[in-house]
Amino acid sequence: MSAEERRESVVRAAMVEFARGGYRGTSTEAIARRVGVSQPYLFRLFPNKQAIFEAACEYCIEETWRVFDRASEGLTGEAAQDAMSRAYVDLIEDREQVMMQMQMYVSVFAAESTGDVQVGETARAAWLRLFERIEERIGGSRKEATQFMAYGMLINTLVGLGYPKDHRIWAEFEGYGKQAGGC
Amino acid sequence: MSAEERRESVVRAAMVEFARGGYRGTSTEAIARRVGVSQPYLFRLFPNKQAIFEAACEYCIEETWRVFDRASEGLTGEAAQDAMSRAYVDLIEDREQVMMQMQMYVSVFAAESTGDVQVGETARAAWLRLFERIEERIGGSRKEATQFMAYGMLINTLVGLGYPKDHRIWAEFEGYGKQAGGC
DNA sequence: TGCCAAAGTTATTGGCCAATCACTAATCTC
DNA sequence: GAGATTAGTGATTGGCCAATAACTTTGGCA
Repeated sequence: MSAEERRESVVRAAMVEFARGGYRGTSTEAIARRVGVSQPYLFRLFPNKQAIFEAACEYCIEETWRVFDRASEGLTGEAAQDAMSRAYVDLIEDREQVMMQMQMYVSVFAAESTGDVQVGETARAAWLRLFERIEERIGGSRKEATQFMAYGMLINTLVGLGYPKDHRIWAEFEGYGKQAGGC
Repeated sequence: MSAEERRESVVRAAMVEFARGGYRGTSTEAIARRVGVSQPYLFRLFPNKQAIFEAACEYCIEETWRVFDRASEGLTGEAAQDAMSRAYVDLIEDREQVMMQMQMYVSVFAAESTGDVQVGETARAAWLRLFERIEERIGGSRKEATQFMAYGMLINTLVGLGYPKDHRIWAEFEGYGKQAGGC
C-alpha cells in the first residue's frame, strides 16, 4: 500500500480511536493496531501524534460536509435545510463521527494552554468553512444557518451523553428513533 | 481545614484543570498543586481520580443552574428566558465553566468504552435535571427549552473553538462582545 | 536478475502518572 | 496533658506511552 493510501487509512482509524478516547486518552499503539501496522510506522507517515489528530479533525469536518452536500444536492432554502436535517439524524447513528467533532472542540483549549495555537486556527477555519457552506446551501440566511448549527450542537451533546433514542429528551427531534423526519 | 471543606476546594480546582486538559490530560498532581496539598492526599478525600471527575461534573452543572436561577428569579416565560440568555453570555466569559461541560459530554463515551456505565448515568441525570429546571422556569414549553439549550450548546462550541468575541460567527448573538443583550 | 527505493518492523528509552504505604503534625476531648 | 482522632506528607512502584534508531522485507523496473 502506498504511503498516501496508508495515511488515509490511519486518519480513518485515528478518527474512531480519538472519538472514543480523546487526544490524551488514545495511544498511537491503539491507532496502529486498528490500521494493522506497527506503532512506530505511524511516525513515518506523520511527524507526531498531534499531526494525526489534526488530520482526523479536518477529515471529520469534511466528511460531515460531504454528507450534507450529498443529501441536499440541487436543493435550496427550506428544502435543503430539511434534507440536511434528515441526513444529520442518519449521520449520528455513527456515534464516532459526532464524538470526533466534540473531541475537536475540547482539544483547542487544551492545545492553547500548552502554547500551541496552530490547532485552534485549523479547527476554527474548518468549522467556519462548514458553517459557511451550510449557510450558502440554505440560501444565505445567517440566522437560519445559526439555528441549524445550534440544533446540531444540541444533538451532538445528547449523543455524547448517550441518551437512548426513545428518551423523552429527543422529543423535539422528530425522526430520531421514529420512522420519518423533517426536523 | 475540614475534610469536607477540602473536598470542595479540590472539586473547584479539579474543574479548572479538567476543563483544560480533559480527564486523561489532567494529572492528579496538577489538581493537588492548585489546591495546595500533596498529591496522595487527594486519595484520602476521594477513592480515585474518576470520583474527582464526577464530582467536578456535578458541581459544574449545579453551578450553571445557580447562575440561571439567580438571573431569572421571580421571572417566567420570555422574560425568564431573556434573563437566562444574558446570564449565559456573562457566564461564558469564564471559559473554564463552559469547557468543563464539554469535557463532561465527551467523557461519557470514553467511560462507556471501558465498561463504566456509572459516569454516563450520572451525567445524563445531571443534564436532564438542568434541562427540566430551565424548562420549568421558562414556563413549561419543551420546544422553547430545547431551543434555548440548542443555542447554549452552539455557544459552548464557539467558546471551545475559541472564536474571538468580535468574530462574525458571533453575529447572531447580540450582547456578546457588545454592550447589552437579549439574545 | 539484481538493485534500490519505498514500506514496514523490532527493540528500546526516558518521562509521566495513579495509587499505595508508612509516616508525621495538628487538633480535640476528657 | 495523655490519648485518640483527623489532617496531611515523602517516597515509591508498576504500568503506560510517544518517539527514535537501527534493521528487514517487498515490489518494480533497467
